[in-house]
Amino acid sequence: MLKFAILGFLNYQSLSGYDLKRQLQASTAHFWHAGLNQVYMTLKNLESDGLVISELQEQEKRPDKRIYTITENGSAELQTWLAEPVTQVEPGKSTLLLKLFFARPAGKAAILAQLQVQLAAHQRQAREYTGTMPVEAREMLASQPELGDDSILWGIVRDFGARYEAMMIAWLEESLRTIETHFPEDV
Amino acid sequence: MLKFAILGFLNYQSLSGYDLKRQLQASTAHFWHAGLNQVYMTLKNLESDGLVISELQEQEKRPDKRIYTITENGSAELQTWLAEPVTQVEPGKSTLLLKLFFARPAGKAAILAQLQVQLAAHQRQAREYTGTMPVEAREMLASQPELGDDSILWGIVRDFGARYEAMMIAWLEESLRTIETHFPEDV
DNA sequence: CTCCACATGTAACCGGTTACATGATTTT
DNA sequence: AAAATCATGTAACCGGTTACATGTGGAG
Repeated sequence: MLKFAILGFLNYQSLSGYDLKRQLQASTAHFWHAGLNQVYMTLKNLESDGLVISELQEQEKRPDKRIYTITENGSAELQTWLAEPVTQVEPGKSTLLLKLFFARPAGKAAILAQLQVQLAAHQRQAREYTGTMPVEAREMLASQPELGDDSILWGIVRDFGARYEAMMIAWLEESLRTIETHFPEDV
Repeated sequence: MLKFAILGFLNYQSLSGYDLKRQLQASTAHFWHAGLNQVYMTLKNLESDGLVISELQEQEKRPDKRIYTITENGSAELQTWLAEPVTQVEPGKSTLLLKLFFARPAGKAAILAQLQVQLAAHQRQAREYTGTMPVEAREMLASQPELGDDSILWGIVRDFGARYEAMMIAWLEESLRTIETHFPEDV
C-alpha cells in the first residue's frame, strides 16, 4: 500500500525518493511508516509499471537527485483506489496488547515497567499534536493554495492522532492503577 | 509474532490447531488476527523447533485431532519474549487514515459514505465490549481458577478495545460533521 | 439436498524489514 | 575528528495472505 501513499504525494508535486521519505515522515509516519530503501524500491516498481516517470536532476555540492512525476495512468490508479471502500474495521496488530494479554508470568514489576515506558512514550507523542501543522504541510499549502480542501482532511487525520494518543494515555494510567491495586506482588 | 500468541495459549492448556484458532478468534482477534492455515503452519514450525510437541487424538464421528503441548523450551522462549520491552510506540498501519489523507479527489459524497460505513462498523464492534467476557475465557477461568491473575490482564486488554472503539466513534462523528460543514460540494 | 462446523494441510506470492554497499558535504 | 544530512540503490529473508486441495457428519 506504500504504493498509494507515494502516488498520493506525487499527485501534489514531483519529488525525489529522499524528499518523499521526508514527506512520509512528516505527515503519515504515525499511521504509515516506510524505510528509505522501501521507498526507492517502490518507486522503481511504479516506474516499470508506468505509473510514474523520473528524470535525473544534477546538483552541485549535493548528489544528483532522481525526480519522480506521476503519470496519467498513475493518477487514474490512485483515483480508483480512493474510490474503493475500506475493509470494515481493519484487523490491527499490537505487540503491546499481545504481550500484555499473556504477561502474567513476567511478574508485576515487569508489567508495571512495561506500561510506564509506554506511558512516557505516548506522552511525548501526544505533545506533537498540541503544536501546529508540520512545516512540510504548511510549505505545501503556502505554495499551492488550491490545497485548502486537502488540508481539511489532513486536519481530520491529525485529529485522529491526537485522540488516539489521549485515549492511550488515559488507558495506560488506568491500567497502571489497576495492576498496582489488584495484581499480586512478585514472590 | 503469531508464534508467541500460540505459545501463550498453549501455556494455559494443550490445544489443536483448530481450537487454537477459536481461542484467537474469541480473545485476541481485534489486536491479532490469523488465518487457519497460518496457525497450522506456525504450529508445524514450532514443532520442528522443539517448542511444542503434538500427538494425534483419534475421534469417532469427527476427524482426528492433532493436540499440541508446549515444551520446556517453548515455555522458556515465551518467558524471554514477555520480558523484552515493547518497541516504543509501534508504528501503526491504517488504510483508512491513508485513504482519508489523500481522499480529496474522491469527492465529498464518497468521503462521507466511507466514514458512514466505518461509523456503522465501529458501532457494531463497540457493542461487543458492552457485554461480558467471551465464553472461551469464562470456561477457561471456571476450569482453571488459578488464572484469576491472568484475567486482570485480559480485562485491561478488553478495556483497551472498548476505549478504542469509543474514540473511533467520537472521531468519526466529529469528522462527518467537519466534512459536511467545511468540505465543498461535488461539482 | 445444501450448507455449516469440524479438521488439516501445501504452494505461490507479496509487501515489508534488515543488512549490505557507497560517498560527498555540512554541522557540532 | 566525528556525526548528521543528503542521496541512491541491491539482496536475502520472513511473516502473512490467497488460492488450492480433501473429506465427514449434523442441522436446516
